[in-house]
Amino acid sequence: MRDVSRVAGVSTSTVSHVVNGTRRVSDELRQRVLNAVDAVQYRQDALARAMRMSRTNTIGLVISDAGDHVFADMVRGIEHEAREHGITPLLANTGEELERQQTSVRALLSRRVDGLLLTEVPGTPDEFLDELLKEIPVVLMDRLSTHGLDQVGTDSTVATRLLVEHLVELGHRDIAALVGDTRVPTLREREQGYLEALERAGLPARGDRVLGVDKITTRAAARSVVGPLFSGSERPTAIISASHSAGTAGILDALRELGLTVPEDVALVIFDLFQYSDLFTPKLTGLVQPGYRIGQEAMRLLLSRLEHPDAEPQTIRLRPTFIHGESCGCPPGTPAPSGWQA
Amino acid sequence: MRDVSRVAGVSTSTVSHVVNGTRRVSDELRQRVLNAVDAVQYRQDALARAMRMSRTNTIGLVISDAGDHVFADMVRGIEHEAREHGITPLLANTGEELERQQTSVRALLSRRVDGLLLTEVPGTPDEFLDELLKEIPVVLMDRLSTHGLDQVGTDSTVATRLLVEHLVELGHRDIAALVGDTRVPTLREREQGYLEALERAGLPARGDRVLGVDKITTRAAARSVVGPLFSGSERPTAIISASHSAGTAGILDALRELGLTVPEDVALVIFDLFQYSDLFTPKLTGLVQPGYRIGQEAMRLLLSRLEHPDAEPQTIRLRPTFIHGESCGCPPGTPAPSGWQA
DNA sequence: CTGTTAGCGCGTTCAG
DNA sequence: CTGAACGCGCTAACAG
Repeated sequence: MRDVSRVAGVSTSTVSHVVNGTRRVSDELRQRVLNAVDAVQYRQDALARAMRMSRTNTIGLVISDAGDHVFADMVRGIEHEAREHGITPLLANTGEELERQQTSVRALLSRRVDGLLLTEVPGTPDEFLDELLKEIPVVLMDRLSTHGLDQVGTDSTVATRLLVEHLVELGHRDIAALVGDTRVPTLREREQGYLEALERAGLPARGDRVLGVDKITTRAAARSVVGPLFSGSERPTAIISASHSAGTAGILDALRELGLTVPEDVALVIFDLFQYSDLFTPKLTGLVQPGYRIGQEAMRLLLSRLEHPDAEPQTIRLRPTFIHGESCGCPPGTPAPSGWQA
Repeated sequence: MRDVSRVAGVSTSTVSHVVNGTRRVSDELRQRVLNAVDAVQYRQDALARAMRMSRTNTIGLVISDAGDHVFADMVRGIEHEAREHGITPLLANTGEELERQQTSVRALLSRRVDGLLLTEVPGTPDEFLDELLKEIPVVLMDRLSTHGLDQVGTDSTVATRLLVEHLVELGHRDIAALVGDTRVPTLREREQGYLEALERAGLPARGDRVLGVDKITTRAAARSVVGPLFSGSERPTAIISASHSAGTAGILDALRELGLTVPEDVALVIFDLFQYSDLFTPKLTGLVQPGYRIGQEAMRLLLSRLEHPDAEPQTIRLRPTFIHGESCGCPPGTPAPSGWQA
């Protein structure tokens, strides 16, 4: 910057004002400065600027698993929205570990990010978030809290209910659910949606039909818990995979192992469909989560929070997309059931 | 920091030295300082530190599509390795657009990242990288250059050759290849591997068997180019999907549409297998790319480059993993062919 | 073993 | 409309 000021024969102050357009500068001087900027290949130093402005134009992005397709989509949405506003995301992956979440957040605070986009690790104590909010604006993604704060996620309860009701309409009376780790809010919501659907249909909620109150995070674990349920004589006629894609894989493993075919022997619907699920035989029926839009909206929420620190906190719920395959038992090309228009 | 020094009754210099362990401090003073740090909830300011040290402990991570599963894995590997060294990645997604690459890199330089991990957008002019290297250490990932610089990617040529040779061993004489956008170095290498395999087998290399010298980046595009090739009377008996997962999906679409079954009518092997490809019917045969390790090694390379700026540039080639399904025509459970031991 | 001081590169008063 | 001087929080060099 000093170089620029020397070449242009002005003070650094003028250079600053020209570059940022922050006060009127005579046309002649401005031109001289701009030429000098070009000549010297000058580029603002974001560090010095951040220091002086006490605003870094960075945000912390804390997710639990950058490998999961939903999170990957979220990251894309966030990055896009951030870049349009000159904001750079600093990335931290917790791998679902509390300790890594702790150290990552600490590191990000130390780097003075302007805000935090966070997907909490299951089992995070409430105080963690409370303390955090005192220091810095936070927007929760995917896994939502019951506290009043900015957050955006999938409308899981209703979506799951509609999905199960589709099975009910097809005549199923004994429907199992793989829900996974219910410490994760999203998964708890899905379990609730499942239960609501049964209740509305006047069907009994049998505890042995709900799989995975324990941690089920791997494909093998899902398989080992689904197998026994379907090997008995009185087996469910349908199942909803309400955890994550690994869970779905485990279900398919278990059914294949037992020689049960989908949908003839067991109907299957899936909350978290993965890519190319229409290439399966049979095509899978289920929901695609709005990962990209979750990321986008979360970033927007954070930006407006930065501008209006005292605005009312918002919770945004996004609807997933229904993909009608054949694993539910419907013939190919059947349109989406009612309730999925919006 | 001044607060700490006042509470502890020492100079800021001493505080600094205690916190960083950068020179001997008497036990008593150290204790006083540490207590004060706790009392004041002091946390180092990474910005001021970076300014003074002219080292930010951040790196720029520039990838083309955070949604692709290989890149997502790479990001995981990078983040893990970075965090272990107290380094935070700043994320930029180019979406395969030259302009976004340009502005993203500029922004990262402005933030004074210590180094850059880069996957170049197809069609990037050579000078871009040349200019960049003058300013900052760069490690290329996945898409490698022929210039001598630090880079890590998949050993595509050999891997593709072995894959095609597997088809040859199974008796195929007319093998097609979907290669996609050959401006991408990786894809050009795969094409080369395909051609080498044909040559070694003494088979003719027919131009009409190589699909996608033009840009083929979508599922629909792949399908529309594969269809015609297999609808003629003299159709290939096998095909290798050598572009990306969308290409594979397009191939499957096209074959399905024509009523051709895999592997009876057409054998299929895939360079870039996606998740759960063993749940397909038939199970898909092909390679899983070492995304996580690519990221990890790239980060390591960058770190050692930062320590030894004048060391010899390294190129690291990682072997993909062979997954033996049934889409190649082999019966279930056939072990990997020779050449895949390492 | 410890304290004092200068300056990293900027943006912003304040005085001209 | 312009320029000189200050300080953001920290560390390195030097002085004690």
